Amino acid sequence: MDDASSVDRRPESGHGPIRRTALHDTLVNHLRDMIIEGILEPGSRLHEGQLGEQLGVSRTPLREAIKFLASEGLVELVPSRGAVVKRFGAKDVQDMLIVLRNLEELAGKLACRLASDDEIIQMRALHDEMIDRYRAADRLQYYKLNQEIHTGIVRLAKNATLSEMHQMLQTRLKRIRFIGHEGAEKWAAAVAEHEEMVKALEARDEDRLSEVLGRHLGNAWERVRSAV
Amino acid sequence: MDDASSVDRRPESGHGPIRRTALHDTLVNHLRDMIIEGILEPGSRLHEGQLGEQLGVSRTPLREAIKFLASEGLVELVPSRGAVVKRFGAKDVQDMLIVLRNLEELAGKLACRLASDDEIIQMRALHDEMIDRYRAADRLQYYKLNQEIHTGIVRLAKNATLSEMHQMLQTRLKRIRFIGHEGAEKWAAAVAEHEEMVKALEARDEDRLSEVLGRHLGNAWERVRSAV
DNA sequence: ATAAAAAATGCTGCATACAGAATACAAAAG
DNA sequence: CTTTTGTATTCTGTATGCAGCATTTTTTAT
Repeated sequence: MDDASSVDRRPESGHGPIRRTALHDTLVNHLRDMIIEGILEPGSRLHEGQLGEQLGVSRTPLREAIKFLASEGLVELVPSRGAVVKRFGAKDVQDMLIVLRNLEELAGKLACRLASDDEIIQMRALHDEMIDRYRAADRLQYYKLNQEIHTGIVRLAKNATLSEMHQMLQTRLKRIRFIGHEGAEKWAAAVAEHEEMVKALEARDEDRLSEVLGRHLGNAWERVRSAV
Repeated sequence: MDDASSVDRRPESGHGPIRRTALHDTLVNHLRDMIIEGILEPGSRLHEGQLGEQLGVSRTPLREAIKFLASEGLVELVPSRGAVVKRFGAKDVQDMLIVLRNLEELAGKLACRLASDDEIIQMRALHDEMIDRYRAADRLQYYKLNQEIHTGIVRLAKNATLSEMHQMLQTRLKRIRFIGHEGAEKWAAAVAEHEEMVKALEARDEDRLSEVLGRHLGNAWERVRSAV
C-alpha cells in the first residue's frame, strides 16, 4: 500500500522523474519537521526499517539524514542501538535561551550598523503585517511572522555564522515554543516589545535595540519556565 | 596492501575485533582531523571511492560521516557532485570571530558566577603550566594549553549549548589558526592577556573577564586579518 | 583546424544483501 | 514465584550492486 505520509520531492510540480534535490536532503527537512511538530516524540527511537517503509525510502538515505540531524543536535546517536529524538530538560532549554538571547543582542547591534534603509523599511512592513495578524487574533500567522522578524533582524546583521547559529537554536526551540501559547496580556506585552524593536531599528539605536531584544527573550524565558 | 593511513578504531588498545565505536563515528573524527590539518585542502573534492579505499572502508559509512560533517559546516554538499571541503574567505573568518568573541564574553560572565573555587584553582594550574611552556618556547604545547584554557572557561559557564557552539567555531577556526603563527612580541601580549584573564576569574570579576576575553580575541582577529 | 555532437568513462545516489550486536522471549533452576 | 540462562528474533552497521547524472574524450561536420 502507498502510505499517505511518503515523502514528496518534486521541486517543480509534477510530470516525470525530474529531480534536483537529493533524497537524503529532502529527508532531513521532512524528519526535522516531524520532530518539531512532535510526530516523533522526544525519547522515541527512530526505527530505520519501519520509518523507511513509512516514508517510502530505503534505509541508506534515511541513515544519512539521521546522521545530519545528529550533528544538528535534534537526535542522539546511541552506538549499536540507533538514534533517538533528543529530549530537552528545563536546564537545556534555559541554556539555549541564554545563548539565543546573547546572539540576538549581538544581531541587534550589528543590524543597526549594517542594514540598508530599504531593509529597515521592509522590516517595518513585516512588523505592520504582524500587527494586523495580532489584531485579527490569528495566532498561527502571528507566530510565523514573529519568527520571520527575528530571523530578519539576524539577517540584517550580515553575519553568516550568526545566522546559522541563530537558526540552529531557533529550530531546536521551535519544538518547545510550539507548545507555549501565551496568555492575552503577555501577548500584548510581546507585541509592544516588537513595536519598540522596530522603532529602535529605524533610529539605528543599537544599544536600545539590543536591550529590547534581550528583554523580549528574557520574558519569553519566564513564560516557558513554567511550561517545561 | 594495508594502507598506512587506514583508520584505527580500537577503544581499548589492541587485541581482537572488540569494538564499541561505530565506524562512521570514527570516520567523522578522522576526516575532521584531516581537514583541520590541511591534508584535505579547502575546495578539494571528497572522492568517495578513492578516499574510502585509502581509509580501508566502504562508501556507506564514509558517506554517513560526510553528511555529519556537512551539518557541522566543514564540508559542502553539491547535488549529484559529491562533497567538497568548505573554503572560508576573509569575511567568513571575520564573521566567525565576531560570534566567537561574543560567546566567550558571555562565557566569561557566566563562569565568574557559576564556577566552583576548585575549578578556578584548576584553571590557574592550567594557566601556570601554559606559562611554563611559553618560557620554554614550546609553541605546540603552548597552543594546546591555550586552547584548553579557552575551552575550560567556557566549560565553567556550565551551559551545554554555549560549549557546543564554542566548540564548533573553535573547530572551524582551527584550520586558520593552525597557520597563523604569531610574532614574539604579540605572543608576549597574548600571554599577558591570559594572566589578566585568570586574575579576573579568581576575583570573580565578570565584567573584567568578559572585557579581557573580548580584547584577547579582538587582537587575534587583527593578527589573522592579514593572513587570510 | 575549430566547433559541435555523440559516445564513453567515472562518480554519485539509492537500494539491497549480509553479518553481528542487542533485545525479547522462553525454559529451567533456585 | 523469582531469577537466570539459552535461544530466537529484530535491528543496526557495513558492504556491494545497479541506475542515472556529470564530465571528458572522441568523432564528425563545417
